[in-house]
Amino acid sequence: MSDARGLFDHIKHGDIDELADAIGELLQNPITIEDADHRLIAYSSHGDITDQARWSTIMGRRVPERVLTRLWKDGVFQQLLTQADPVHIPAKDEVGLGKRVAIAIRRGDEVLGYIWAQELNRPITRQDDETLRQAARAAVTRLLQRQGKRKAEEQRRKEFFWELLLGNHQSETAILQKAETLHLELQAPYLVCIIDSDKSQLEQVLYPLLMRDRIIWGKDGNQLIMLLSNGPLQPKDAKDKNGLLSYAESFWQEVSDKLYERFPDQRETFSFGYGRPCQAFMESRRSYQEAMLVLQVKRLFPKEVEKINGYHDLGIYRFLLTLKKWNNSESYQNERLRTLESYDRDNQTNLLETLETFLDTTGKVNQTAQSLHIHINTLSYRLRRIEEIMGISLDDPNQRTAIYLELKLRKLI
Amino acid sequence: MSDARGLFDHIKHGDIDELADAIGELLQNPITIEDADHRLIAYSSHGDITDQARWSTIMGRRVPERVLTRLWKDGVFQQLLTQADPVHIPAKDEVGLGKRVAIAIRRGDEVLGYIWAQELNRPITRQDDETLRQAARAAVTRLLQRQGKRKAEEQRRKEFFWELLLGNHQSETAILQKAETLHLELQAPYLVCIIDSDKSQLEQVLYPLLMRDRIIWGKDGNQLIMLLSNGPLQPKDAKDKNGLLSYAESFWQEVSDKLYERFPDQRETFSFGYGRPCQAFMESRRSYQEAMLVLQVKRLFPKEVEKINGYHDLGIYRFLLTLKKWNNSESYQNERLRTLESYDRDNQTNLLETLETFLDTTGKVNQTAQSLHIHINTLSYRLRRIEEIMGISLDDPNQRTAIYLELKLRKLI
DNA sequence: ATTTGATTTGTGGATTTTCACAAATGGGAG
DNA sequence: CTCCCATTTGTGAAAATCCACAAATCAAAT
Repeated sequence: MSDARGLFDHIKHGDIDELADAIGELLQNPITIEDADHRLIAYSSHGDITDQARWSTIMGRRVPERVLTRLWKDGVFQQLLTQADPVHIPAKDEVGLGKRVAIAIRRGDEVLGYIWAQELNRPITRQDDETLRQAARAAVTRLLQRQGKRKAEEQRRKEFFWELLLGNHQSETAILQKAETLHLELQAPYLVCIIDSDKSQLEQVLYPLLMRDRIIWGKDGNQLIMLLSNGPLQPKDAKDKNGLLSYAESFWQEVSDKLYERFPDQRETFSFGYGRPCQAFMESRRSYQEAMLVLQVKRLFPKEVEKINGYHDLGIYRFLLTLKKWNNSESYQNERLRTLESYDRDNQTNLLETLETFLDTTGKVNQTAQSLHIHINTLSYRLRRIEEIMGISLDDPNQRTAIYLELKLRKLI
Repeated sequence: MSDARGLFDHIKHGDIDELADAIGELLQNPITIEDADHRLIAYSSHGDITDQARWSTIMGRRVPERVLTRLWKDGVFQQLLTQADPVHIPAKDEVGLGKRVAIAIRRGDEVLGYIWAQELNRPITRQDDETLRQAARAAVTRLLQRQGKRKAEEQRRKEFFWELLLGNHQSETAILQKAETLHLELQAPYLVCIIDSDKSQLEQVLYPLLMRDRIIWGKDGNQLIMLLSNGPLQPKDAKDKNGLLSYAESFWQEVSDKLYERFPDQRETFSFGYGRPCQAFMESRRSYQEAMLVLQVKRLFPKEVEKINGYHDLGIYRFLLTLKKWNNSESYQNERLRTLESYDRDNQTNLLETLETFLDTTGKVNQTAQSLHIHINTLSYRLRRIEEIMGISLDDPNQRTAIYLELKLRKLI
């Protein structure tokens, strides 16, 4: 096969689309070239009938998510990433993928992209492997160029993303303009959400999800930060915002499932939080900080906010830290709770725990008694004692609310 | 009576006690000299049997409060303040006051003090009036001297008082030393309380109360500010603090009664607030600011904190202003309450009011229904709707508490 | 050892809450 | 006008709460 040397030399200076056409002609089959992120770069244009997967890829300028997921699951990418030779892939009808052959375009250890050859007109055999190897080699320079441009743009995007989150922007129109030049599609309403974990490189696991339309993301240490959008706002009514909130929840559901699949033993080491929805892009700072607060609260009150991901759902935990700081600055301590606590200490009783349980069930004596494993009359006696010792009435909503808050505040150091 | 001129000239340079003795000898009766604040200055020392009022005055170095109150009520002081002649006062046995004659010591319009002559050994007649007039004249210079000293000290006390409240003090011992030099008896535990009104000169009405032992007071505009103490701390247990709190309440009760007596139609124009008890005198700043906060909250939530005077009793209102500020700085609004509000607007319903009433009764459906004049099932239906529309469960103590707080927060502009 | 006082548990009955279901009301859209 | 839908009121039964009173338990003090 020494005559194969220089097979694609004649298009050395041509467009990468010409390369695709040239390979297609040699193999007599439809060709697709993608970059490392599975974005479409070029495709042969013979108008052949093609399969669903290729069609979607060309139309969406990107390989569909379910196809990617499937190929990862089947280990195809693992092969492509580790070997220099073409990989022959059987048809996967469920995802609309016909039989094909793929090869990674690589320089050294780095994978720059892929060439896909669908087996439509004739089978692709071992004899064609060398053709594909040469094609991959011929694509390298062009992908490198492209990657250079992409990397620069990626860098600028990254900077823009952090400007958005840290709120260094001057005006809304300035943001929109800049986004345009960076080919970023900003869509309102949106919100900022964060996935927090002790794993680095988490984005690799979640790649298919992150690559979705309408997600703009970045990372900071072990945190993945995302701008999530539901699609453009229908000017119907405010329900769209709720839609966005439930979209965030279902997104976390998907992420969570994927993570559980990958790390079956440690679902609890991942944490998710998101801020309130925004209309304008100058608000992203707020939403980001809200998401951060959610994560902070989750670290401080793991049990209490276990099922809460959204800032809007934090309830009292939204401002508990603020309150704590203020109390500290005023060196305030609730005298009554202290009294009750020292009573407990002196008399080996559990009145404080009783009180908290009572308040945690919004005053349902039945539930409280059950949860404490005591007789209901014991509870009623204790509640009477608590009222006596603290000198308050548990029927007073003001005192009751205050006590509830201060009980929770006590858990902060 | 021209020979009476110079009656007391021989003791011109003597002690004021000599003057009292000289008058006593002339009138053959016990004499007492007081300053304008009814503090004892001098008394004749013949060891005569005397009445309860004089005995208490000498022992306490000050006229007892109930005697003062009675004399004000009977118009005796009004006479003394307006006329230069002696006033003959019948016995008032209920307050232990025997029959006596009094004259004001005055320079121009200003009253510097009083001379009291009890009618014990012989009646005091109109013939003695000139003696008393001369005695009063003879006392002027001595009282002026005394007043001069007192005024200077009063000024320094005033400064010290505000240093205490504004917290400019370096150390606890420095405070105690300074208090000592100013003849101020600081006693712990104590607290700072404030009477607020739209009346100026309120201290005149409350003079007897303010002149009590253990009250150190000052004024700022229409506010009377007081350091209140229960007496020295018995090192028994923490109950002393509660004692101080209830002392503050009973003090307000007395003040309130007195004010109601004087201004029967406008009890509501007076307001009272006090901070938490202090042990150290460096804490007075805190207690003062707490008292101020109570008054501020009372202006903002007149109904809600109507019966609350103590900072420790404020409940959620203790930090509601802080929260409001924080919410504003975060430009936060509870989306759910807004949703409910706009539902009310669109459908002419009262769900927001229903919700608030429900929370104001700590979730007692009976009371809520009664207070809203609706059927209990109507209430239960509304509550279900509220949960649907807001997307929360009223059984969740976290959400419930948060909503309660934010409902109250809404009332701040 | 006895007493005292605080705490827990038990019993029973009046009252309140909860829930399901049905009927009446009343306003707005077709 | 009727129909539809949200709201209000009514009825009844099961469950939960509240209250008063009594008995049992237990630890600390005398």
